[in-house]
Amino acid sequence: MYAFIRFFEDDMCYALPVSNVEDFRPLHKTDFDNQKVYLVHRTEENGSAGQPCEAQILALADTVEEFEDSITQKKMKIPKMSTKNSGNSIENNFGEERMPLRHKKALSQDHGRPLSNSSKSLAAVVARLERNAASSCMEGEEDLDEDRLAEVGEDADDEDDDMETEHQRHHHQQQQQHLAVDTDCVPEVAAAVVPRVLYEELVHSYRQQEEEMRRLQQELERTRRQLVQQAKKLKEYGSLLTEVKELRDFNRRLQDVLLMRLGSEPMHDNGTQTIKAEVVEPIVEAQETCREEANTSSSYSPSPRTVYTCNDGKVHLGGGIWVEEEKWHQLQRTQGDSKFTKNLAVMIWGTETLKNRSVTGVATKKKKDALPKPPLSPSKLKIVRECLYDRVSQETADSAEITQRLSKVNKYICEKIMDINKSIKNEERRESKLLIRQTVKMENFTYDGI
DNA sequence: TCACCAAATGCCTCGCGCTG
DNA sequence: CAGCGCGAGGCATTTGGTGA
Repeated sequence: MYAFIRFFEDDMCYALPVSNVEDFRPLHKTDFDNQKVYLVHRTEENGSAGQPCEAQILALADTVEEFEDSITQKKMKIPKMSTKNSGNSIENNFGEERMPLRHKKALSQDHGRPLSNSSKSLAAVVARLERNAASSCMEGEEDLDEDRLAEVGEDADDEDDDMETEHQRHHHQQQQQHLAVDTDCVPEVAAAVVPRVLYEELVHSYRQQEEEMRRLQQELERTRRQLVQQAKKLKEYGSLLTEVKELRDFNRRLQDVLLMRLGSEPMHDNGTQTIKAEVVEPIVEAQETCREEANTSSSYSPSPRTVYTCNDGKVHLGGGIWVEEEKWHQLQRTQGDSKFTKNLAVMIWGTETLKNRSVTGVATKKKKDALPKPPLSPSKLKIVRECLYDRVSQETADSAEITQRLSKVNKYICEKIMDINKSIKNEERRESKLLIRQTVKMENFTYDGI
């Protein structure tokens, strides 16, 4: 007769001959107390040699195969042991019920011989594995039921995500480790040894892990997108900062210009002192210098003006506007505010831009339903005014005259725009006239030919 | 061809007087 | 005193003409 025994010391289950149990002579299969603590020898080696261990008898049978039948038919129930009997709090779990399958395999190979170390370690591995699997939600007396196994996963799903993730990760890691040990112990029988229930559970866990992986990947992707957006915002913020800095600079300069017009001292140091220095510069001398420079174009170098930065053959007028140095020098030599303003406008915007723009963006009142043309950039207009101011202030210190001359900037630019459009219209007229002439010639030729 | 000027048009702002 | 109407002046735009 064989007894299905669970050892308290390591919570391992074995199918052993009843002769291994001390003072135990059962008459029939129910002749045992599952709440009683028996002393059982783990092996038959050397008879009953070795120290007996405290154990619980779960079942009796004539053959080991009967244990397997009991388990597969879900007949065997494993009672919960009270601490008073064993001194340890022992909870039953699936592992205990599945043990016979392992032992059955091992025993069937050895046919009743003492369990080998490898099969023992295999059993230990599976026991640990299944304890982990069941510990999350299983307690007390439970039948071995595959439906219940499925509930393990479902119950776990109901739990908090983080807890679930952590638990599953831990669980899976342990399972993987145990599997590795399992394979190392009995490499040739590893595949055959893994029970179907365990296999399904592992598959289930694997799928859960895959699900978790997908979730983490999605989260990673989301985080990456957020990072990209943050980077974009940072970039925009940087450009805005630059713009604000420029605007501040413009504002300072404008304030100083206005204050100078009112006859006050400029408040700011940067750039404005230069403007003031230019104001007091002798006009005749400046003109003579220009003339001299024009005559000796090869060695032409304009008097340095700190308000305009020269770099790489270009002159910075402010506000990020750069013009070619040579053109700028030519512009300095032009006579009259009107020409100066118009040429400067062409340098800054170009004729292509100017022909489709108006100074302020106001539609003409002469034509009804006239569509307004887009205005010129106010900041660039301001630069034009400042350039003209620099020029005018070299010629006169009379603030009234300066104001009066500066007030014509819009008018000059407007005129330039009209002149450009006039030229385009004239060109179109000439082309159409030419076309008409050619057509007439062709017609005459045709008639003459006929 | 281009710079410059004059005239015309229509909208907007401001000042002034009137009224309740 | 607030609200309203009216006229003057300014401004932007367009067109047409003139002269270098």
